[in-house]
Amino acid sequence: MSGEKPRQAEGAVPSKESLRLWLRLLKVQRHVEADLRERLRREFNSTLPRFDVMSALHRYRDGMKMSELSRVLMVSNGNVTGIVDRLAEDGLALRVPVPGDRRAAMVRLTKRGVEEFERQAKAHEAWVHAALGRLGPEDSARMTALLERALDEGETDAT
Amino acid sequence: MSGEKPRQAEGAVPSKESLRLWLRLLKVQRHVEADLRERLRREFNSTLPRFDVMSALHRYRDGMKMSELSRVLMVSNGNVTGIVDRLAEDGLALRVPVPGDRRAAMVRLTKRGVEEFERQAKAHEAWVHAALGRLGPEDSARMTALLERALDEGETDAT
DNA sequence: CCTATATATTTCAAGCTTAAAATTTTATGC
DNA sequence: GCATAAAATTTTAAGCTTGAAATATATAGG
Repeated sequence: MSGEKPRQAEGAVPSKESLRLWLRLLKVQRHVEADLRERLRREFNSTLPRFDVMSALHRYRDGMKMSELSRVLMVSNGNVTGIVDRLAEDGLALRVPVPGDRRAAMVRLTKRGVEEFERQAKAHEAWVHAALGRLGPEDSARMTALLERALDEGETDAT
Repeated sequence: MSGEKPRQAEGAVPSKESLRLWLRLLKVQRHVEADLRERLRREFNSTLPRFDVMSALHRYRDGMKMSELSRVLMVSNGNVTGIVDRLAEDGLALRVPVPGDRRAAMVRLTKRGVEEFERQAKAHEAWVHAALGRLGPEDSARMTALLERALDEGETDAT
């Protein structure tokens, strides 16, 4: 089992350091997310999940399959179904049949969806900056880099 | 140094830098959280919200009022009600009447709750370290510090 | 007292989220 | 061709989450 090895400095158990990091990360994330959620609700009568879906659809302008949407957003399949349903009800998104595969459907933003998203995205960017901007560009870039390093893990992506 | 003013380098709009940071932060957070959620479910047949509540109750061993729990965890009042209900059903938590105020109730972990939480917390810490440990202690501490700086904002806390 | 206001909590309706099961369609092996 | 597996999506049941309304109790002001 244990033996000699990298005997850790007293009081500085590595996993404790990771735990501290995780708790801080979570706190900042919740803080910012709560702020964004409330503003999105009050100013656009919308929600974060809706914004996320619209954001993905705006990036992939030609449309995405439900499964792609699910993968990109890291949420379950069934979840996406409901959100897209509601966006479609509101005339912001649209399901387009895929020729040659009657199982799948391409989801796209409608014209109104694009316009509405761009309006929201502009505000969203400002809100995020208001929430995190105090870090300054250097520290922000530094932290972004650290976060990317933290993520290089199960990244067996082949693109 | 640079030449004139803080005139931003072309293509480097400050709010874009904040946005990049936010998106990376969110990605890491979701990654780790998805991992923790699944393990908690598979190994302890529990959930993250339950773990969070138990964690708070473990820290404040004498019990907390529902409203305190809600504030500490940054979730809504009504939310806490349901989670504590289920913990109570499972014999892990307990509502104790507050003498002198019949509106309020102290929530506490039961003996079983304490034991169960400590078992889970041990695993949880290891999981977090597995997810974030690749950063190493220095970078972890660096990032924790940056996160704390990002949070010093509406912090008018007086402790 | 008694009314008004504040506090602590729960209830409610709507939406989000997941994992698992069910459905429908496509691809593959024989 | 036909059974069987794989893939895309939806449905389902349970739990999480919120903001707002409802309850119940406590605290003041008059």
